[in-house]
This record gives sequence, structure tokens and C-alpha cells, in this order.
Amino acid sequence: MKSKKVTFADIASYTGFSKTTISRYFNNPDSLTLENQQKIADALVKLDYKENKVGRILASGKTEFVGIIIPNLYMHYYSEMLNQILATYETYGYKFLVFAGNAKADIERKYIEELLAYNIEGMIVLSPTIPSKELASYNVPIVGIEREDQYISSVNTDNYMGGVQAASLLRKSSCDILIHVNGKIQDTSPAFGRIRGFVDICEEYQLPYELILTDIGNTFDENRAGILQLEERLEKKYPDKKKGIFMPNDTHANVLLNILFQKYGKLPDTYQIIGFDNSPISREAVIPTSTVGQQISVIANEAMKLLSAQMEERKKRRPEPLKEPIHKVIAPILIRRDTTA
Amino acid sequence: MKSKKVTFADIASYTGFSKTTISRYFNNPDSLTLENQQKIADALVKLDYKENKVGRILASGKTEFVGIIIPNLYMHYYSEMLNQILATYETYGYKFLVFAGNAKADIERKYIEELLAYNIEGMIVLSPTIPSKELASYNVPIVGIEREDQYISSVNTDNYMGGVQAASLLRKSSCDILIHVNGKIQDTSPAFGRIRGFVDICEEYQLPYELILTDIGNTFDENRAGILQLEERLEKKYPDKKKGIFMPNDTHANVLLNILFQKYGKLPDTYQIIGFDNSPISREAVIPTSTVGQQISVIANEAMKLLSAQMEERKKRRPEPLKEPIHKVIAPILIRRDTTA
DNA sequence: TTGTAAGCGTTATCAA
DNA sequence: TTGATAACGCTTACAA
Repeated sequence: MKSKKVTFADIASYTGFSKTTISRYFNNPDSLTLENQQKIADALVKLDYKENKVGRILASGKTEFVGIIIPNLYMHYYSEMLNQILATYETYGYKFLVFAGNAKADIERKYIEELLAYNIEGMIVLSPTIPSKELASYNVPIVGIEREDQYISSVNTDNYMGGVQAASLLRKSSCDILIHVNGKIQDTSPAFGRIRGFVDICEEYQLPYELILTDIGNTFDENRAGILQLEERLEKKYPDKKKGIFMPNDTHANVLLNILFQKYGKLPDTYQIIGFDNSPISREAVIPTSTVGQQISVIANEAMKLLSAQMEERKKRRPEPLKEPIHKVIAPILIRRDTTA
Repeated sequence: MKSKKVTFADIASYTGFSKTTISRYFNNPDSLTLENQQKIADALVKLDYKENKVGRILASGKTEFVGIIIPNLYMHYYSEMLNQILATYETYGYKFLVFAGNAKADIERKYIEELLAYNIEGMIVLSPTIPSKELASYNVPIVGIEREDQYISSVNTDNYMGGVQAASLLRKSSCDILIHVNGKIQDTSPAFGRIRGFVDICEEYQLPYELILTDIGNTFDENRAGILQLEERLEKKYPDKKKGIFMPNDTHANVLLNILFQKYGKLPDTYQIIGFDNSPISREAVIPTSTVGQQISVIANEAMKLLSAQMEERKKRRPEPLKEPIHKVIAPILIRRDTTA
């Protein structure tokens, strides 16, 4: 049952060639005669050879591994991003070692050490925990996605444009007051651009607006309670005004929508809601919800393209590493559904 | 910048020991004097040694890699399962190579070949595509999750009990007619048990019931259209009866709920709904939805426990492989929310 | 077009 | 308690 594994040496002695020739059969087949190629091909079948990449890695130093550090997979944004990243295997051939790092810096550092011990060729970091300066010091090609990125290459959604799109849509829905709810975001985080975009439009068109920047909560129940409070406050403060609310993500937008629905049996005319992400909940909601959609597939592909370029560069005899990190920005797509006019 | 990597040889010559001793420092430190341990420890720091697991793998044959074949990550069930599996790293130390296989058998076979080429020690298969008989023939420890599992070990939710729980809850909600909607499930699939459990309760209590086994659709819009039709049919067939509907999953339950809500502005008294999975949508719905919850974290941990046991067994000098596949069954948890009495 | 031999960074086996 | 030496499976000069 547990027969020894067939190696190049076995094939070599079986066919009468040397190990080198067998190796060449795999890496540069055209350097063999067609006849000999066939001989070896036959032997592979006959001996039931299974390739072993560990030897190859050791000899060549190339693992074709890419490490991924992702905060979690219960948020749809992250799981879909991972999905799309994994799908690039078909294009680039890199395999992915995945760690979900509970946003604890120490644990994530341990994960990175582990990844490096396996000679990963590059790393995609979605987790915001470890500063980009520290990441850069690992001296491995790295691409960050939607996180602080001063010292590393990155791919981000054009959050500023997202803020602009959201505010513009609410403006066209002729709202009396525009409100943007968001967490206490660092101004180094790409997501901060949303706030700037939103504010810029409001000021440009002299629209009354209010920013509500507060960390709502970590659990669903905390979120719900927080948003309930928020709704009551807004209702008291702007009772008869038409309120255009830009929520930080679709989940929160849905919670608000449900609260309104349960209270009024419908979405009142005095509310317009727009979410962020275009995650499934936005169209599975009682009322399909308008949202600023991130192009997750595009982002994933750009990230791998960027990373792959850096990794390939490293394999050259005289690699020229990037002088400056490259930052790609992907436009969001405004999705108009039924919670805005 | 790109300084050569420090190896055991460097440490050996720096400290005056042999490579063997350095190796032993890592694998069996107690066999060195405390004094010498300290000497080596100092040298490691001084030379900034980073471990390289590739050499270790080649020499020992142990990769500590586990391969995962998962159908997709856009379904919450799968992404959460992956999340929980990844989390077992802290307990078992196995690293995960993840492939998302579009349910195409050929592609998944290619993935498996690739995984085996990296000498993975075991595999967790969530994808239903490849028959367990074929999987078993790869001769690597394998655990299946919620899929056909005749020839491989597996961990599944107790689907029969799930069907029983759902039907029982609808019975207690004093429904006149019980309806179970589901796809055209193979009777070898664990999910088939749900149907049996549901039917058994209906027959035991002589409740009128109807099974609607049809593949509704692949896209959200198809699903919606299908469920809309379904609702119209049920309304016509059982106009004044109290209908208790057990949907195949929470997403579908939510679609039905929204259709009813949009039609009647509320959940009519003549409808009771229960979903399956306890995914986020079930509590983020307009009306928090009753559901049969899968214990994903328990399943993930049991799967790794089972797999780890088999993998450790293999490392023994005289391993005794399993005679029969082991099948673990995890009880579902009934979650009563507001769509049932 | 093919072969020889060295080497990648560890671990395993003996022997001391 | 330590060391010498041979693996592990493949790639890569260099030589033929």
C-alpha cells in the first residue's frame, strides 16, 4: 500500500537517461528529441510518477507560495476578496497559504514568521493591524488591500470617489440634510477618503450635512442598539426634513432600513439610504438598497498583478526592486436601487 | 539588502558545533548542556537566523500542510467553515493550502494533484464534486464535510434531527399544512436526511404535508422568481390554511419573507417560516427568522481532530490506518425567532 | 542533445 | 552529549 515514491532517479534508471535529462523533460522539453520525450512520457505513466515540488523548491528556491493575512471571513467583503484572490490561481499559478488573523498584532507577526519560514514569494495583506513600515521591513514583495499603505504597494477602492458618488446621489434625491455615519477612521486609512469625498460635495453644493463618526459596536446587537439610538436622534433633530443617510456599509444600512420598516411598515419618504460594498445583503434586503459597490474582482486581480510583477522581477538575475511603492486605485460603482430616488 | 540567508552551517561554524548539534538544539534541546544551548541561542540572535522549513520538509517528509477544497466562499456557510478551520491553526499547527474549486471535477482533480505535489499530510474536502471512492484512492488522510462520504471519514450536521426539529416547531406553531422546499438532493448526500426527518414527523403526527423538491435557480434573480411563483401556488392551493414552510436555507427563507412582506406589509398570520444554517441573514432579516443552526465551529474542530488523528497515526513507525471511515454527526441547534409562534 | 557532479537546508543514522 | 556522513528530490552549472 505505502509503496515508495517514484523519483527522477527511478525514471532515469528505468529509461537509461540521467536525472538531468528527466528534469529537462519537465522544464525544457524541447531540448530533448521527440523520440526521447516519448520514452520518458511512457516511463512516467508506467511507473506512475507523481511530481514532488518540495525538492524543486529546495533546489530552485521558488515556492510559488503567496501568503495571505486576512482579518476574518465572516465579513462578506473579506470572504469575497479571498474568493477572488484564490481564483487568480488559474492565471498566475501561485498557491495561497491563508491565515485569518484576529487583528492581534502579535499573532499576525507569528503568522508572518511562519509564512516566511516556508519561503513564500510574496504576501497580500488585508489586515490593518501591522504598520506598513514594519511590513516593508520583511523585505518580501507585499501588496496591501484597503489598509494603511505608506511603505508598501497597494490596491484600494477610490474611496473619495465613493463618498462623492454617495453624496451626489443623495443630493439628486433632493434630500434636505445629508448624513454620513462612519467609525472613527484613521486619516491614514483609505476609507477616510469617503468622508472627504462626502464633505467636499456637500460643501461644493452648500448642502446641510452632518458627520456622525463613532464606533457603533462590535456585535450585531450592539450595532442594532446603536443604530436605533441614531435613528431616534435624527428623527428628533430633523423631524420633517428629508434625510439622506450614507451608511458605512451595507450591513449597517440594512439594520437601519429594518428599523425604519418595523417602525413605519415601509421606508418613509423622509428617508433615503445608501450603503457601501454592494454585498449580498444590499439586494436581499426588504427593499433592495442603493450602495456604492467595490469592484472586488478587479481589486483582487490588480493586487495579484502587482504582486506577481514584483515576484517575477525578483527571479531575474539582476532584479531591480521598486523604488517607490505603487498604489493602484479602483473606481467604485454606484448602484442605484430602491432606497434612493 | 539581499544578504544570504543564515543556515545551520553558518551557525555551526560560528559556534564551533556541528550542524547536527544545531539541529538538535531545535528538535531536542535537552540533549545539549544548558551552557551550549545558551551559546547557540546567542549565535541565533547574533546572526539573525530565520528558520527555513523547506529543508526540514525535504529531510523529514513532514510538511504540516493540509489542503482544503471548498466550493466557493460567497456562501456564508462555506466562508464561515473555512474561517473556523483556519482558526484551528492555533490548536494543531497545521497550515492550510486553500483552493476554491468551481464545482468542476476536472479542475478540482488538478487542484488535488497540485496539493499532493506539495506533500500535504491531509485534506479537508467540502466540495461535493468528486466521489468519495475516488478521494479515498489518493491514499491521504481525508475528512469530508457535509458531502457524500461512503469511503472517507466525515463530519456532518445531523440533518435528520434538523428536519425533525423544523417539522416539530411548525407543528407546535399549529400549522395546518407543513411544506418543505428543497433542491433535488441525492439520497447519498447528508442533506437528504432533512427530508426524511421532516417527513417522519409529519407522518408520526399525521400532519398534512407537501414536499417541493426542485432546483430553484442559480442566481439571486432566478431564486426570487422561483420563490415568487412558489408563494403564489401555495396561496392558491392553501388560501386560508396556516402554512408552515421549511426552506432549504436562510437565504431562501429571507427571499420568501421579503416577498410576503412586500405583498402584505407584514408576515401574515397564515405563514410560518423556518430556515436552515443560522447564517447572518436569518437575524438581519426584516423579521428575525427562525432557523435550524449548524454548529460550524464544532464541525470544523471535529474535522481537524479526526484529520489530525489520522495524520499523526501516519507518522508512527508502525501506523495502523483506519479500517473503516469514521463518521461524526453534530447535532443542529433550533433557533426560535419571530417567524414561528 | 545529453551527462556529471555539486548543491539547496534540513534530519536521520551511526559512531564516538 | 556531540559529530561525521548520508540522505531527501530536484535544479543548475559545466562538460561532453
